[in-house]
Amino acid sequence: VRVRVAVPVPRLDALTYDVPPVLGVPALGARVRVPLGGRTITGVVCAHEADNGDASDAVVAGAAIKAIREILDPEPFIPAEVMRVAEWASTYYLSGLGEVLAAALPPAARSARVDAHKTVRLVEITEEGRSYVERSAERPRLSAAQLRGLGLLAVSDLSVAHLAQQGISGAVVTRLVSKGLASIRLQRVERSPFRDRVFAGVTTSPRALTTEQSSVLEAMAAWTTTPAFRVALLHGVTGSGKSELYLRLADRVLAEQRRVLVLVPEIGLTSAMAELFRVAFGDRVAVQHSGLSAGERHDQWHRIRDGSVDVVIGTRSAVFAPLTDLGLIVVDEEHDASYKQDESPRYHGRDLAIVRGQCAGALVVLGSATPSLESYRHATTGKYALLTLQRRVLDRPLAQVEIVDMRAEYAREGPDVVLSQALRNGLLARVASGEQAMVLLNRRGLATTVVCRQCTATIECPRCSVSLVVHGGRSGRRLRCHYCDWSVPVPGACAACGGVYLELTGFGTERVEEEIRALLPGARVARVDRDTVARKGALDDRLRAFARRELDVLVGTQMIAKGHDFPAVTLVGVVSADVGLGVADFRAAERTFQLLTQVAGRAGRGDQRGTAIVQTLYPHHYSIEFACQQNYGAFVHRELSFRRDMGYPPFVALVNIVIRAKSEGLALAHAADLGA
DNA sequence: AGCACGCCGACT
DNA sequence: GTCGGCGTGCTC
Repeated sequence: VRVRVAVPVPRLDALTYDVPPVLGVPALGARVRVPLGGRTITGVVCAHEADNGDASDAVVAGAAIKAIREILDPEPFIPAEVMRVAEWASTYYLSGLGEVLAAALPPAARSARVDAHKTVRLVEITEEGRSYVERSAERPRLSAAQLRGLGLLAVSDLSVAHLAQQGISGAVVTRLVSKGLASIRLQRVERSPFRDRVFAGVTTSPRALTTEQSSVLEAMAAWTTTPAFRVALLHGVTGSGKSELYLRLADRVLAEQRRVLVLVPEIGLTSAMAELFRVAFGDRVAVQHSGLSAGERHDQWHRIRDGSVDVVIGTRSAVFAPLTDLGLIVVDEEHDASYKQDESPRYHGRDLAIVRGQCAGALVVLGSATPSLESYRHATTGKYALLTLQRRVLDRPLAQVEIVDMRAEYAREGPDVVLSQALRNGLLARVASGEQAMVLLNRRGLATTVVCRQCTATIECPRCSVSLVVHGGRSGRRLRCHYCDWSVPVPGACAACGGVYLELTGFGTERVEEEIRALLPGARVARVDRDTVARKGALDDRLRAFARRELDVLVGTQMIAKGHDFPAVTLVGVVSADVGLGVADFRAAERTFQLLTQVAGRAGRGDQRGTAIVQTLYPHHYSIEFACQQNYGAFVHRELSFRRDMGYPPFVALVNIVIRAKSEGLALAHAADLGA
């Protein structure tokens, strides 16, 4: 038998291997150990090849076909459905199948064989073999060892290892198999205990659904009663209770004996979502994301695969979770850019969720307060169903939003002002009355650039050609590249002209934190950005402390904008709403709109109405204006016409081609070749 | 990605 | 005269 094996090697297609009969036939989706070059690696069987000579010769030109060393799984390790999704991703995103599978598998499963379950090769006698034993006249063609082996097998099935102990070598077994007298079956040593599928129901519902929620729930539930593929875009304003709907819908799906997959954009959001589902469904909920240790992930994977899990919650890689009988896939915050993996395999979690839903015949629910233009367009052209939640739970009002024109602020207070008068007053008032505030600035550091006053040169990263950002720190101020993380102490003089007057311009979160501490002495202020939460768990610690009201003001980048409900927050300040509008990306306006809508939604989730103060240099930019009005419809209308005029998605598909080479000239040459 | 083969500097 | 630098290229 010959099989095609996907190996975790970039740019390598599936390879062809022989399977020695003594190993049995590996299932599609089973992991196998195969020789490659000088080493032995773990691959996944992705196809069986017909054994008739001509067909297979075409596949392997020249190379000698080697044999599989070992079969690690008696049954498919990767379910057939996941294999199909991986194959689709491999074709669509132009990466090797093995590479996609490597990204899909729990880390422990791809490196060595740190596997909880061991396999035995069980040899059993075939009917033909039994007739040989019974009708002794036809025996002469077998050797003494073969006869003895067949005799043993006639009594009971035996493992290859056991036969070896009895003096029947692997070679003898191979002969028996090739003569059709015996066959080999793979069996897991530790049988998973029989588990009947008890599907727990949602426990006491905390609050009745609104009529709007109910009708949306019933519409979606109707699509899950029979297995059928469908995509629904759930557009619900912030605070409209989307999570509650996911939960109830999941309950319906589980009642139909089908399973549920929930994707969230970031690791930090899995625990909150998982908690919600655990309360309802207990330990039949598993999480999958790259933040788990290899062991945890491995265990969860096996729990999912053997059917003891009904709900999986995780980040984009969880789209490959080995669930069977999927009835529902939820993609929460479907617009979020974190769903796109920006290293190979460059897949989009949301798009693969749809492919998976198609393979599984499941309902795919894309949820967002600010749907991506791609999804929205599909919903309005009828490709997806569109469901809308316009009202917030308990009819809580949306935050009152105040736009501060920073040009006027600079004119009045000078060019160094970071916090506008309105924001300063707001912060003072909240802290005085014991309420909480969040301040967002999507830029890290103390100052964004260093400029020489004498020659106006700026200091750039020697490798990346981007401005270095000033950061504070115990050992003094340093310049750091936000691209490659390279850093140097702030120099005393300009490298270009020797001038000693170096000016720090622009500001980031560190500076905002300083300003707030100065404004509110005695207030408990914490900063959350990539610099302060580098340590594992630091983000969670801070968010938790803030939720417990052990902090008054939280300053941070967009990390603080996502997820998490802080009912005591009544003020959200956005320091430079236009950061991000300046970047050369056709999605810049969309991203700005999404971020602002999201932060405005953070204010006033409790009983008190919230206020958002948005500082900007472009108070009339449509993404800022419409976000402040929480007017998604108007934004989309405007943005779609821009996209149409410019020939951008969702009206066209774009492919980003990156050419990398040792030298600029070489890269240019390659680019020219490609263009021709 | 590994790992080998392969052609030019600092050591016994 | 060898050990070893990592530059190119292949892996069923």
